Amino acid sequence: MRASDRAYTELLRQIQVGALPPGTVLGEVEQASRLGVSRTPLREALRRLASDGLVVQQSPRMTVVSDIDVDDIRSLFEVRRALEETAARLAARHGDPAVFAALSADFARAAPAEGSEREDYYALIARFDAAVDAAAANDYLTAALRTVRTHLGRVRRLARDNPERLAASVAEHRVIADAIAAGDPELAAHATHLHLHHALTSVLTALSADPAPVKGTP
Amino acid sequence: MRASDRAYTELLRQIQVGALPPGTVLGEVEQASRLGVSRTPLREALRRLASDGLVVQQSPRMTVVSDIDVDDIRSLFEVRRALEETAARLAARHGDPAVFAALSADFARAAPAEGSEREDYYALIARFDAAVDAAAANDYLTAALRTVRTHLGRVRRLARDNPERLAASVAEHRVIADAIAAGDPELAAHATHLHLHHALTSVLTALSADPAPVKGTP
DNA sequence: GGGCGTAATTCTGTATACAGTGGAGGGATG
DNA sequence: CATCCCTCCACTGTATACAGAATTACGCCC
Repeated sequence: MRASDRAYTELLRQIQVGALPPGTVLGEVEQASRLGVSRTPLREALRRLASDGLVVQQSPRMTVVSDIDVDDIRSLFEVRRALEETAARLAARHGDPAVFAALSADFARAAPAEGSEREDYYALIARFDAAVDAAAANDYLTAALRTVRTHLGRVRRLARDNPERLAASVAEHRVIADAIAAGDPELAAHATHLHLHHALTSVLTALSADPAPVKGTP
Repeated sequence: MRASDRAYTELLRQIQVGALPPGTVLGEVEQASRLGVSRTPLREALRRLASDGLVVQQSPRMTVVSDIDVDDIRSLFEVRRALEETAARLAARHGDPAVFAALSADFARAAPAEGSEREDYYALIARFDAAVDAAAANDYLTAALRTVRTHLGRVRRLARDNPERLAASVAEHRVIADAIAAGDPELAAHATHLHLHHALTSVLTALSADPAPVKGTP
């Protein structure tokens, strides 16, 4: 694996996990020595992160981890809705019903109430997303959704889903999978709309319950 | 201006114009010497182009200008429709009516039948897009649309609009601007849908009329 | 004559050296 | 004591040197 890829993956992970909170200044020499790579591959990693929107160049000498607030989350979900509804429509039109029927069965079996099965459930969602992308067969759409999902990783950490929300999410995904399997584009799109609406509501209530995570206050 | 920015801008322009047709192999040393920069900034430019999807790394030693065929154009317009309809809805909700009323008046004055006014008209469209982006006030949406529009530059070159299409495009844009000025989100979204449908149809007919531009046949 | 193996060349990936610029800190002056 | 200017330091941007890998060409053997 290339050093630039390692630096990108590691920085991405640390930003998503919160080890590098918003506002953190990412100096090239500092991060390069910290990650054990040279400045050249680290610069490439920083440019990729900037292209994703995870870091911003405030001045030519200050690249910082980008902030993400409640308004950003709303904006992100607006784009997400536009793209995922389109993906659901395309998947319903072109997808293989058997694949999504099987996914629906997997969702039916999923019971993410247990803590250990939470990761399994997120993996199942990732499989579902991959199946939708494959069925939509639109590289531009997949690329745009990849960026959105990258940011979503940060949101998921900010607002940890509670068990009730996870159970509801299972049911919502199952409805979407069934709609795609049935080849009903509008049903799939509207089920996606509902799912994202509930997901956003859950995130916003979780964030308003918790005090907003502050970064540098002593 | 940084050398990496110059390299990126120049390569982007040459790809969009067609000076670097799809399939062209972009060797680092060759392009670096050709553009008069070193390999380091050129590598950054190449990575940005790859992030945009304009070049692909077929193998670690072959980065080529990505191909774009009729199916790609259809896919691109699917994503474009999803994003621009959303942008139109948001602009109708949050935008300043005066701004879009003024733009509507500008479209009313525009008469791109003359060859010299073609560039002026494209500039007016760019202004309109910028106004929609500003009114939508959604950075994620703007970023996603930026990528789409980058690819659209190539399509526009492949299928040169004829005067009738340009005149129709003026009228369509004016309808969208009026809908946004009136604060009617659904009308703005549907007008955008119609506009993109006609634009895609025009592109596809133009491409089926012209034989598909072949690259390496002697 | 064809196929396989080896060697050489070339290209990428990485590290480091160098230059320029911006900022911060300290000293001097009003 | 505050403010302004000058100097120095640090950090980015760029170029180049070096190592490793892959591809290609050439030669030998079958």
